[in-house]
Parts: sequence; C-alpha cells; structure tokens
Amino acid sequence: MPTESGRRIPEATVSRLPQYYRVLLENTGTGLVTISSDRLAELAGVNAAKVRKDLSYLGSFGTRGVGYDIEYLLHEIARELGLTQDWPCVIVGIGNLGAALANYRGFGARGFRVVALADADSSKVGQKVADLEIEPVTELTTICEREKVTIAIIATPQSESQNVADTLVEAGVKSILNFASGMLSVPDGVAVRKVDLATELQILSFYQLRNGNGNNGSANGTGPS
Amino acid sequence: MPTESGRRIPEATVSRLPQYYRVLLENTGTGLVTISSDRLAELAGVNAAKVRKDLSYLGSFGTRGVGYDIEYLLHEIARELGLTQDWPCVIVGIGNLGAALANYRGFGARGFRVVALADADSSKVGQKVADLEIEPVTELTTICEREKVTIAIIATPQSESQNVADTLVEAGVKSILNFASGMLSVPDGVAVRKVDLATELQILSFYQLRNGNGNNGSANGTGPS
DNA sequence: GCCACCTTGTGATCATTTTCTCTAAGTCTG
DNA sequence: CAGACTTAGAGAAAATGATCACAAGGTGGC
Ligand SMILES: NC(=O)c1ccc[n+]([C@@H]2O[C@H](COP(=O)([O-])OP(=O)(O)OC[C@H]3O[C@@H](n4cnc5c(N)ncnc54)[C@H](O)[C@@H]3O)[C@@H](O)[C@H]2O)c1
Ligand SMILES: NC(=O)c1ccc[n+]([C@@H]2O[C@H](COP(=O)([O-])OP(=O)(O)OC[C@H]3O[C@@H](n4cnc5c(N)ncnc54)[C@H](O)[C@@H]3O)[C@@H](O)[C@H]2O)c1
Repeated sequence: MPTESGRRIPEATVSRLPQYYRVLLENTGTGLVTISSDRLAELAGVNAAKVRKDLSYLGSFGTRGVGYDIEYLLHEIARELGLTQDWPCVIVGIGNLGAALANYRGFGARGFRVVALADADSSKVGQKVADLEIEPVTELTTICEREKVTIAIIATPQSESQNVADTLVEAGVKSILNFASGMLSVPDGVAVRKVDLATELQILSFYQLRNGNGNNGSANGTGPS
Repeated sequence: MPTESGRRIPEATVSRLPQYYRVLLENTGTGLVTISSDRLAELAGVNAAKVRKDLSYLGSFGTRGVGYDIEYLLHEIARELGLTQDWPCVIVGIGNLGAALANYRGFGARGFRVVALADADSSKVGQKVADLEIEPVTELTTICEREKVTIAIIATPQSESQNVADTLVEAGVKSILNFASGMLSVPDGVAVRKVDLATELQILSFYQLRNGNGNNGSANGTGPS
C-alpha cells in the first residue's frame, strides 16, 4: 500500500537501499559521475542483477551503456528512504549501551538527530551525556511531544522494554529500534526493528559448527519476521 | 552440506532458533514442563506453523496432544546452535561501543566469553576494561592463537575494519560480528554478520514515511545477504 | 478400552526473493 | 556515421520461505 505511486518496494529491497546509499556516498568525492550496477554490486557485496532489480523499483533512471548518475541516484534513494528530512530520536535507558549510542556521532550526521535521553535511575537524571541532559523516564510522553520525536531507541533491560514501548506508542512514536532481547508487542502501524547481540552470536555459532559450508552468515536486518 | 545428518536447516530457521531458545529459557523457572507450538509462537512473535516447521528440521520430538518438552527442546536447540560449548571471543576496537560490549555481562552468560580486548591506540593499551587488559592490536594474531579465539567482534572505525578482518582471518578466526558500517571481504568458510545502526534507522525511516501500511519492519538478522 | 479432544508433523500451496537470460538503448572509437 | 561495445531493464525461471490444511498420533476422562 504505497503512499504515492503504484510501485510497491519489496521489504528485501528496502533493507538493501541503505547499503547502496552508503556505498554511493563513499564515491562522491572521487570525481566519478556515474557507477555501473556491476561496480555498485561489488562494493555493496551483492549480485549485480539484484542491484538493477532493486533500483528498478525506484524508477528507471540508469543510462544504458553508462550506468547510474551517482548524485541523482543518491537523491532518489534518499527521497525514497526519507533521508531528506530530519528525524528527531530519543534514547531510553542510558546505561552502557545507551550512553555509547548517545555519544556516537555518526548517525546524527544523516537526518537522525538524538534530541533527548531518558532513564529511570534518578541518580542518572540530570547528568549530561553528549551535551544532552538525561531526563526522567516518567516525562517520556512530554519529551516525545515537546521534541516531536518520531523514532525511539530502547536500551533498557529487557524486563522494562515493553513498558517503555507502550509509553512511546502512547506518545505517538511510530518507529522503535529495540536493543533489548525480547519481542515487543505494538499496534499496527508502528514499526519495530530489533538488534540482538545474543542472536547474532548464536547464529555465528551455528555456522561455526557447520564450517566450510560456504555460507557466509549474511548481513543483518534483511529478512521478514 | 550439513555436518552429520541428512537434514539441512534453512537459513531462515537458523536465525529464529535463538529466539525460541530465549523464550524457552524464560519459561524454565515457571514449573511448566511442556510448551505448545501455539504458545511458543505467541511468545516469540511468529506463526505457530512456522514454529512447528522450524522445529521439525531438528527432528520430531514433540508429543502430539501435548507439545514440546521444554528441557529437551532447549537441549536440542543448544546442541544445534553449538551453545553447549564455549566460544572464546575477542573484541577489537575498545571505543565507545567496544567498551560497552566488553562491559556487557549477558552474552558471556551463554557460552560466549570475551577473553581478550585489542585496540590500536597506545594510550588505551594496558587499561583495564571489565577486568581485561587491553592489548595492542599488533598482537592480534598471537592473542587469537593464545586464547583459541573463534569469534571476533569488530568495533573499530569502518576504515580499519577490513584490515582487522584480514588479520583475524589470517589468525584462523572463522566468525566475525562486524559493527562497522562497511562490507567485509572474507574467504569462503568465514562467516560474517553485520550490525549496522545507520541501516536500521534508515529502514525505520522508510516505514515511517509509508506509515500505516501494516508492515512492522521485522526483526533483524533473518535474511540472506 | 473407548471416545472426545489436543497438538504435532508434513505434504501442498502460495508468496517472495533471487538469479538467469536476452533485448533494447545508449556510448565510444575510428 | 557505422559498428563494436557496454550496460540497464524486464520477463521468466528457479530457489527459498511462509502459510494452510489435515491426517496421524497421543492424552486424559470415564
Ligand atoms: N551493553 C551491551 O553491549 C549490550 C549488547 C546487547 C544488548 N544489550 C541490551 O541492551 C540493553 C541495555 O544494556 P546495557 O548494558 O546498557 O544495560 P545497563 O544496565 O547498563 O543500562 C540499562 C539502563 O536502563 C535504565 N532503565 C532501567 N529501567 C528503565 C526504564 N523503565 N525506563 C528507562 N530507563 C530504564 C537503567 O537505569 C540503566 O541506566 C539490555 O536490554 C541489554 O540486554 C546491551
Ligand atoms: N558507538 C555507537 O553507538 C555505534 C553505533 C553504531 C555503529 N558504530 C560503529 O562502531 C564502530 C566503533 O564505534 P565507536 O563509537 O566505538 O568508535 P570509537 O572511535 O569510540 O572507537 C573506535 C576504537 O577503535 C580503535 N581503533 C582504531 N583503529 C584500530 C585498529 N586498526 N585496530 C584496533 N583498534 C582500532 C580506536 O583506538 C578506538 O578505541 C564504528 O565503526 C562505528 O561506526 C558505533
């Protein structure tokens, strides 16, 4: 059910667009103007046919015999992914991981701006991390409204994650990135993605056992739930 | 090309086994002895038929009319994922993220033990993080051999990640969890999994644009590269 | 022991994703 | 300007994964 045009972009494609985007960005300084699907595929670590199929969902703006105009392609992907706008983010749970994320200057670079931090621990509230003051998690609703937060990052212990998610959803947040290990129940229309260390390690463990089967694991975040 | 039996476990199934494992673990204290595919599916946030299909790849040890014996199922999944053995891990790049990972007591719990830390910054070398002394990255080969490292976690800047990976592969490491954003080229038989914040956020951004399409994003780590 | 009830395991079907192949469209050289 | 060459785009086929539907097997009540 696409918002504007008739084309529907497959989930698998969506999860690869950021990779292409990154690779293209890395090629903007090099004087290159165009890039072929072959080269892009090589840099992104995927199959060239896949690149062409993926990009064809965005429209047909490659030039046969030449390739894709890098600037234009960047612009199109950015538009499709919504990277042309600003997404204010909040991080909930400023422990080991939350603090590292807050200090991470690197995704703030491209539209994702951490605008608030929240924690339940009163001894942490008021402390400054990465120039932001940690606020009490009881104020979460207020914070989200004040800052027009659209994306929330949960880095609390697993036991608290559902509560926090409920509050966030209540406050109108529509996208959640969850670092706690459990599953989150959210209403339709709210997107959740999970990053789970333990899962990743366990998958590696599996392939370690079956070593030499040529299966390279595979990058994250791609598949359907 | 499975190691022992004739059954081959699909990649998609492998990436769900850790979820089942976690859910089952959370149900060991509750006095419950068995669990039905329905209940397990609900707790893991997937379809019941999928649970049964997945588990059927491990063999048929459910009891019709009753469900699966929790202890036995845990044991079987652990065996399949190789969680019955110890996997010594090294973390390379002890910055914001690397330090958070090193301090994280939680995956050390189940077979994954961080046994060494390495960094290129000489001012960090010798410091202690989580009771481990940071060693120079130039010693990486020695460290891997000394500690019999099988899984490496890369948390260096992206620019260094390929170099580090090459060294690790050289030293015989067969599984890499990469937090840097780029792609890693590794020989066949080495598994790489990637955790990329920027990618996750960008995917969320996409679904934020197309809001209300009923697509919940979907959990990570499932899909093929 | 028979019967009503549950729940697994699996063959069949459907959907999605990946890959292959080939054509059409363009560039570049001479 | 013609011909060689490069590369996107699209249709078809193959592979993989999700879901359905139901028979087979097992439990517990009586
Ligand atoms: N640290 C890591 O490397 C790592 C890796 C993978 C997963 N995780 C997961 O990320 C989460 C956080 O890990 P961590 O190591 O940072 O833990 P942590 O204990 O260091 O931090 C958790 C923080 O959440 C806060 N908190 C607790 N309840 C809260 C609530 N209801 N609302 C807001 N804040 C609350 C705590 O005060 C604390 O500051 C855990 O679920 C963990 O499993 C962490
Ligand atoms: N911090 C985060 O929340 C976060 C989130 C997502 C992704 N990342 C990625 O994780 C990586 C690390 O992020 P960070 O915030 O910890 O960065 P950081 O700069 O804090 O830490 C990087 C560490 O790597 C060390 N290092 C540099 N070159 C090295 C080499 N050749 N060998 C060994 N160590 C080396 C540095 O000395 C430093 O200690 C980056 O690639 C970043 O993009 C970080």
